[in-house]
Amino acid sequence: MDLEKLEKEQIKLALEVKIPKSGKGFSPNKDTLICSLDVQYEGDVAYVAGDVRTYKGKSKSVFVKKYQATVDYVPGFFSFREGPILLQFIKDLKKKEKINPDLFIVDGHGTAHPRQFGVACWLGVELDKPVIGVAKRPLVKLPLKLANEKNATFKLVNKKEFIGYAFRSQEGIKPIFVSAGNLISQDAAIKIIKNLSGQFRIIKPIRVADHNARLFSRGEEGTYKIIK
DNA sequence: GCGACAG
DNA sequence: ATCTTGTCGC
Repeated sequence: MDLEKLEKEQIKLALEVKIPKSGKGFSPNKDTLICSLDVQYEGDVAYVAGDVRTYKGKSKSVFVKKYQATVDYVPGFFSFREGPILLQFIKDLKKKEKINPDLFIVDGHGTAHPRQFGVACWLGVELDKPVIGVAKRPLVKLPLKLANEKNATFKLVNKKEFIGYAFRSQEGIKPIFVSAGNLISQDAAIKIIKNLSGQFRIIKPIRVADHNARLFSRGEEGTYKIIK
């Protein structure tokens, strides 16, 4: 694929991203249905898992399905590889399982991206729904003044733009990077991730999705349900 | 030119 | 993401 062409496409799509100001836009309630997604790869075979639960925590089970990736991974252009796979999974979840989540959480960045267009933005534009990106490493390197204590946050600002938060979910543990993808404010996004944060560095729903995608890819038993 | 680079 | 042994902690 031609990177210059992809970059133009990315910049064009980025114009469709809507990040509301603090206090505006999507706000969850206890019954908000959240789908948290993760993918394991075996070469270009993608094993997707989606953890579906309410904001309050009531689990609606974990769904999995296998797809074929058609685009290579290039840093900064991850959305073109994983985005279409996640989109297809979400369409299958709706069509075959009659599940239509209100909010999505993906493994990767939203606006905390050099052109403010991470995979959470791509998916958010395609779905026209709220999406949050949670990444384990920064893509835009910024000076980080983050307290060592649990629940410490630090605003990520790049070229005067507020692009997300670094968040330490456990004392003395490396932070995770939280950024809005679409139709949700940075503050609502970090608040939701804080509330979903449990005993580990990675929030529970993403951890559960990761675990089940791994089990599914290895053909091992799990609590997942395979979408036909 | 060289290294760095979400998953 | 993936390639990989032993080892530490719950």
